[in-house]
Amino acid sequence: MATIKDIANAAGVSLATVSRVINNGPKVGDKTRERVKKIMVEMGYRPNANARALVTQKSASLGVVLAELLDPFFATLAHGIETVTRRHNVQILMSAGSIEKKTELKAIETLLEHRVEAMVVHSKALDDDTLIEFARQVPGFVLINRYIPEISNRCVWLDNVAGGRLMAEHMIRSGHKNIAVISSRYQIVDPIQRIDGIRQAFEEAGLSLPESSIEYATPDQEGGEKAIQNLLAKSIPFTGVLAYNDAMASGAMSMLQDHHIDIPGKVSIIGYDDVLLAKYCRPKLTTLRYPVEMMAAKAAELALQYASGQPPEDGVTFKYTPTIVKRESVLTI
Amino acid sequence: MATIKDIANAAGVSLATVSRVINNGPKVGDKTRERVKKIMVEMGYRPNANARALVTQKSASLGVVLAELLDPFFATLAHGIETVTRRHNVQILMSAGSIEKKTELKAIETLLEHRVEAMVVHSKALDDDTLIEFARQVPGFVLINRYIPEISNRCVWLDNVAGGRLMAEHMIRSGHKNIAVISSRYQIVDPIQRIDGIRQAFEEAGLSLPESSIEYATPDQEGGEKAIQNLLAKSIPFTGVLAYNDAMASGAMSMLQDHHIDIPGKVSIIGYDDVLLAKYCRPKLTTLRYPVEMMAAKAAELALQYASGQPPEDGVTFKYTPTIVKRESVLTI
DNA sequence: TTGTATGCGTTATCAC
DNA sequence: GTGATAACGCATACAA
Repeated sequence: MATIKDIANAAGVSLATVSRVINNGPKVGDKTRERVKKIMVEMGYRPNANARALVTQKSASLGVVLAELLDPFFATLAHGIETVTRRHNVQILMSAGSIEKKTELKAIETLLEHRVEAMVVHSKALDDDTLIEFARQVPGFVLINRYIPEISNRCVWLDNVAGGRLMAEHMIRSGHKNIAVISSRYQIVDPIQRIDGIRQAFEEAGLSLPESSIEYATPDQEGGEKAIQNLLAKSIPFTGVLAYNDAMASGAMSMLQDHHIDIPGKVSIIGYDDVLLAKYCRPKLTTLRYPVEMMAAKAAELALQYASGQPPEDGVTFKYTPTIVKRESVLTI
Repeated sequence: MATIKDIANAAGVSLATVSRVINNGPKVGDKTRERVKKIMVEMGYRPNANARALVTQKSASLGVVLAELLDPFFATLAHGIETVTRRHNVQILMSAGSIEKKTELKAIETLLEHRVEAMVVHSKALDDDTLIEFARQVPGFVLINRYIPEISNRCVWLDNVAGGRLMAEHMIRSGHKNIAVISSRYQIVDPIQRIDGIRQAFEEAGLSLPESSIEYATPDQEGGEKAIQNLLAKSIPFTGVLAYNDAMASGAMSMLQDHHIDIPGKVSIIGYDDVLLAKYCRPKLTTLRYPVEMMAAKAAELALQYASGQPPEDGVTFKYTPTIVKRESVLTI
């Protein structure tokens, strides 16, 4: 591949001049500039991003660490980031971390080796200290969907406790008393906080939430099916189900319908995330809107700001709150 | 950030020695090796991937160009690629190209500037010649979901004509005669080929497919809704619908159900892709299995092979064929 | 076994 | 306006 040197030779000028026309440098004669440009396209010149990154000490690229591309939730997240990197002419370096300590660490470190200047990280497996240390090292390090007090200005997160409360309150206000919960089996902070919120709402309503009414499974449709099966198997009586996310809710609905249990006639159900699925399953799913895309865009924006040395004013915080989206899966009794 | 030089100074050895221990080079004394290693972790040394790429002329990264991360189809594709890059310890550089000539071109060129050695490209907007030229320039250039005869050994693609035939044949064999088609409004090759296949099956069955029975819309759920609305508005009689993809099928089902038209009682429908959606909508969608993930993995594998100078034997080709997945959305009449 | 020197493709700082 | 030239961080051929 042609280098700047080849161009210089071909054009009969020096490296420096070529470099200037590439970067629209100021002091170049109009005719030399044209000539060099012409030769560049002729020879199919393409600047070498690696060399450039090496000398300028910046990479014009943003690293992304997320758990699992297959999950529509993460796909949405990635999309949110993509909208801003595109606007800023920044490349995305993507690493998947599958919610395992080792893999997440590896993902971040690889990105660091590439000297990305900004980084949006979705980490659930790594502990606070490790992440704080990374934040210290990398100016453009931003966490998404996680809150760590020590680096609160680097966190873009959702208030999951509020979310849990919200869904429980809606179910209770709709007249339900026997309410089951299907949650994620991954003992990360999200499901725990959501259940905390649910518990708060239950207590205020004078209800209790026994452990037997909570089923844990993988946070996908299959997990939703399994969780409902277990609930049915245990003969737990319930007219309401609070799901960890829309995928689980959809799996649960699917399974209930296979058992000819009408939704919302016999059982009401509330999801979480408001991914596309929620709108297109039958009955349409009542759920919590999780503004992932907006949050992801914010996180990318933020990472780029920090990287360029223009951090937002001190004391700002990036907490988002879910809202309820009422559709058809909850019956008022 | 600490460089190889810092380590050398701290350890009292030369650059070369440090470089050797980093790359597990052969001729290093055991105790110096240990000492250097220790210092490296102490100082938190991280090799600079840019510098390394510059000198070795290889980047250990694979570029990916796809249309739209939000689409579950592409998310699956990305996931397929990710499984193999992870195994090969290769970074993913991701660019979205949104089916526009300019954007797709830009995406590829940015990747090229980063000197990725391998590249999996999903391009629908660029013309054959442009892509052939790229393939000539980049050894590890592989196309996915597109077939160009001149570079057939760089194409991993699905036989869309066969797919179209297959879905039409199944619908016809189930006794349907009035069959409508909802297709993608993007005039890329895929929808055209699928309709070609459908036409072939129709002709063989002595049926015809008037243009009025085909509706074009965006290839998503919303498009599916609109397409069905138009069909209903035009009072086209149909008992069967062939959809461009599962998303459109799902939108169509949704809209039909809103009009209290029973599926498959009144209208049968067949999708395309077999994304998760198909399994979880109600009724479960009969559709064509599109082995995207497998194909994406193959494409990544292939790109890496070509890049490392070990191309598969000549004359091989990577055509995949869709198969039908019978579920609940088709009624035999 | 270890060290020295050179170059990868750029940008940037000087001179001219 | 233009041209040498020194970095950037690393790998490697060649010396020692």
